[in-house]
Amino acid sequence: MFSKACEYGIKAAIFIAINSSENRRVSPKEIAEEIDSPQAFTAKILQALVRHNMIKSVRGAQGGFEIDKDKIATTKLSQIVYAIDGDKIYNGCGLGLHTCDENHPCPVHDKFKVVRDELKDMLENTSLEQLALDIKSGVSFLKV
Amino acid sequence: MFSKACEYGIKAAIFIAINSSENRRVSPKEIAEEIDSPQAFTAKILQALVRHNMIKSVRGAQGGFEIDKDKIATTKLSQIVYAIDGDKIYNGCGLGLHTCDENHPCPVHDKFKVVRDELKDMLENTSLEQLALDIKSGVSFLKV
DNA sequence: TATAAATAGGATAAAATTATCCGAAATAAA
DNA sequence: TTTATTTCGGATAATTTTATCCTATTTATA
Repeated sequence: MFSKACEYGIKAAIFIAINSSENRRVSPKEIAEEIDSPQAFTAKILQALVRHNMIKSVRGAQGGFEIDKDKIATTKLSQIVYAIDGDKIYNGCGLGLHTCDENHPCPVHDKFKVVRDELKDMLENTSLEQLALDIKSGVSFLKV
Repeated sequence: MFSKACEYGIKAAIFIAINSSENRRVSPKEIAEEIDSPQAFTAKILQALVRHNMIKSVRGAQGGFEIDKDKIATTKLSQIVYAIDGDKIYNGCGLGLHTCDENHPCPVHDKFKVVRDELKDMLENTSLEQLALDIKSGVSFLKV
């Protein structure tokens, strides 16, 4: 469904959110350990999130990644997915047609649309904050 | 969402169904043209569908691919997807955790489950016949 | 100011997916 | 029985995705 890059990006963002809510910056090393991902690859994805203004990075000693506290509540999964995978998850045709819309639908256009709209809805209505809270309270997990 | 292989497989199966309903066998060449896919790659995917008993192939002169008429109605998209992509679309964790279930859920487990169940439902309840009829009547399209 | 600690980013490698090519095997028809 | 046709299947290649490595740059602090 999502690319590996996207999976790592989402989990990393949640972990950063958890730590920023407690005023702690985290390094790619720590992040990769906590979300069980390849460190250098994860660092690259973090760079993309920084470029898209989802998170902030601070270089140099005592540096690391953090996220503004107000952004923890307002940032939605959809934004992270978009920053990493682009909009293909929304806009691509389920069967790969170049043009696929109401006027020229692929065989599964209508049925597919229902599922995708639900996915879109889910991503647009799920904030980092919600996900971070569940991890903090031990309800959900970032690895294993 | 689906792999290219799966997209080609679904479209090829629909095209074969259309033609088999009119007692015509079709070649990989014809199929690839009609669904706008790479021919040799498509042929490989067709082989997989043959091995999984979704379609039949007849070698030699006047040979080609066909599908039993009764199978056109009973074959569901889910079977084609499973034959090509396996069950990862159903069973994989949305964030790539090795273990992700009610007892040890990833951060999006519940929300993701809703979407995936809907996808599963859609695939399990859509037959080749329905899709082929829409193509025949010009309501939907296999390429462009 | 020098040093150590961090992220940034380019180059490269590995793995998976997508795609092509070609000879072998099977089959219908001449 | 020979020939032409057609799928099968292995080898290989191209592309994309995933992953690693190394150096440059930035920054806190001693």
